[in-house]
Amino acid sequence: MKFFDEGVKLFQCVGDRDVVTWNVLVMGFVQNDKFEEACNYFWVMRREGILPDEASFSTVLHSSASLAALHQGTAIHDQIIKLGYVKNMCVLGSLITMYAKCGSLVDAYRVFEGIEDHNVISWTAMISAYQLHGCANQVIELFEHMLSEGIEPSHVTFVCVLSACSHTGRVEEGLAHFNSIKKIHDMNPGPEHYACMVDLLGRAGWLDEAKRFIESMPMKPTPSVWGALLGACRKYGNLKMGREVAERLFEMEPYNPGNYVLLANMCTRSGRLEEANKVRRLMGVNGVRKEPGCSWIDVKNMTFVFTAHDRSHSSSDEIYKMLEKLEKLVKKKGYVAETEFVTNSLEENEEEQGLWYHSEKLALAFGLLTLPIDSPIRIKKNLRTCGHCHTVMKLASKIFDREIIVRDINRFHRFADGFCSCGDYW
DNA sequence: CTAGGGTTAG
Repeated sequence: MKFFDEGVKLFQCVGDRDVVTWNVLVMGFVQNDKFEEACNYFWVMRREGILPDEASFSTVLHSSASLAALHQGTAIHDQIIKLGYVKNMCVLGSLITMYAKCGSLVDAYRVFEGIEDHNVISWTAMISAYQLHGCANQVIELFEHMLSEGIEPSHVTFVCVLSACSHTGRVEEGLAHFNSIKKIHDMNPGPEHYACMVDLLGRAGWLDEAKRFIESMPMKPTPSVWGALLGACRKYGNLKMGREVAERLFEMEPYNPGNYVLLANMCTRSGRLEEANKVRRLMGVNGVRKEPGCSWIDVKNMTFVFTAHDRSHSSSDEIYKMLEKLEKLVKKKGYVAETEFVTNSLEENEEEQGLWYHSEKLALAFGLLTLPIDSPIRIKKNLRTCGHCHTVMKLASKIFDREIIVRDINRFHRFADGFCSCGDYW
């Protein structure tokens, strides 16, 4: 936002700031993805003795949700109860989302079931909460429940329902829901619904049908529509279509590193190392840099950050020893590393050994070393989790009999007893 | 001034 800084300056000039003035400031931070600042200013407002209203709470909960800051979100919830805003639908909707995005599905549901008079947003917030946690069956169940209560779904509801179908391979059902958008609910499907359908068909392996679906769109396909198809090409190793699709994406959004990474990895996987290098060079030419992968873990009220091959931590030696131990145990279980797993790595032909030092594994080792035996290991990551890490997390949950929860950029993975809640679809 | 998302310019 061009005028954001001006707005902040203006705020500083206002002598008599009431709650609305503060809300506008905090919302400005949220709209510019500055969630930490948003939260900080909320607390500054509190210290200045201003009582928050419904709007302040909805906004600050949105920030806590985006930061996955459960501790803070819970503190806000306490204040909401104290100040008596527990009937406001915006606040309740934000609470559901906050708990879901902070990893606590049970708390999200507790808020949801306490609501007397649901609207489409509270239903959708809970449906989306299930979707985020990979509970596709509950998504469909709640959606049907919502319809039976006579609530009209929204565009957003359909995004969740179609994604759930996609993640569980329910092609027919997804198509039926998609058609119902127009036929039954008298709405026009938007590009986001087409993106879901392309994903649905593509994941099921129907690449040509997915492409035809795009061609049938009554509007210009957005990058996420093509992105869904590119993901499918990667999954099925269709380099020919993948190239074409990636070309379009490079034109539409030359600054999105994800597309380059996907194509480069597809090339590597089909043994075309030279072409993979070419894609990496193109990325450099276009001035794009991949965001480095990075993982966080909270131990005793402290946040520890790891990057791949990180040796900066004071107990680095123990961490690496722990990883070696993990590697031995995992291999004893018969796991053979598949280097083509390097989904979001850009390293040139990364060797197997390199995979073992991805940031989330370092965080895992640190968690295993420092957290009490009965507490879940909660890790946050800034990118999509890679296939190697995903497999190792599953095995580690079984080997160490630990619950491991990883929140990647898109969703939660809850690993327990050798399985992941995402059902290996992510 | 506020909530749900795979939105977001012909």
